[in-house]
Amino acid sequence: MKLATWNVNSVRARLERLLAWLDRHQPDVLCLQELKCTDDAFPAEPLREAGYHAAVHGQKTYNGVAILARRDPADVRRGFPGDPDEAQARLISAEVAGVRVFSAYVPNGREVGSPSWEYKLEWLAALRAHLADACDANRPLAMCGDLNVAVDDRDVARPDAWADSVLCHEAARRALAGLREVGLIDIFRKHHPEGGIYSWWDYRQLGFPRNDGLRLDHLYATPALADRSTAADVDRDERKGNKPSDHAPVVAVFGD
DNA sequence: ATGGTTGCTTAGCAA
Repeated sequence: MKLATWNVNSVRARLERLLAWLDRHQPDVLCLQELKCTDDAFPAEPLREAGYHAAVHGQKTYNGVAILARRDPADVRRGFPGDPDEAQARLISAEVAGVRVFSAYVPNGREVGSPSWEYKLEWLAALRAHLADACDANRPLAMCGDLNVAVDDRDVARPDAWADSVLCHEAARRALAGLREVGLIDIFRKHHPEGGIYSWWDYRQLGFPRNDGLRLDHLYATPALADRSTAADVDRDERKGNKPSDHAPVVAVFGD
């Protein structure tokens, strides 16, 4: 099974790139974030023609998450019990290929100390509580998405420059660690303990040409599923060229 | 350098 996650930063603005990427990489499951559109405006038909079913939790202008899959996603759930603000579409989950797959878009937090920052920490704590209930040792689960936190300094090109940011602050890292503490494994880290590989580069600072990036997009899995992973990589090439998202896709492969 | 770019929506917000 090939499982991927990608913050596309508007699914409509990225549709041609998305279709081309699916054609090249043929994932079994792709978690999307920042759709920036309602369910009605989601381009389900061209994706269906490309061979993918979609479970969508959309929102006008902001946020929005989806799961694309070769087989029709079953038991789709939008939001989660304990979600601090139901109006923000930041989490969807579905049963696909025998795995309970989550696509998550963690709040950015804007600025440390701001209301958005408090909301980010609150949202991560609520997600942790939900996953503590949802994680079952006997059932494979994958938590994928733009988690908007770099796990540690291996995941940051310039750790000093980002140290006090909402993406690296100790409180955010502790909150993200909470997701692993319920029993989830960082699949990418398993295959790249050395670090130095990123999934997001700021548009504003023109970070990509300097590879001034952070690893913010993650694939977490329950231990038995994690044991089956054979590779994980960032498709850095997708960040190149005309009109890229500011995030690159992250892909993991699992054996039987 | 409180800069810079992008997308949605239409001047301002979020990232």
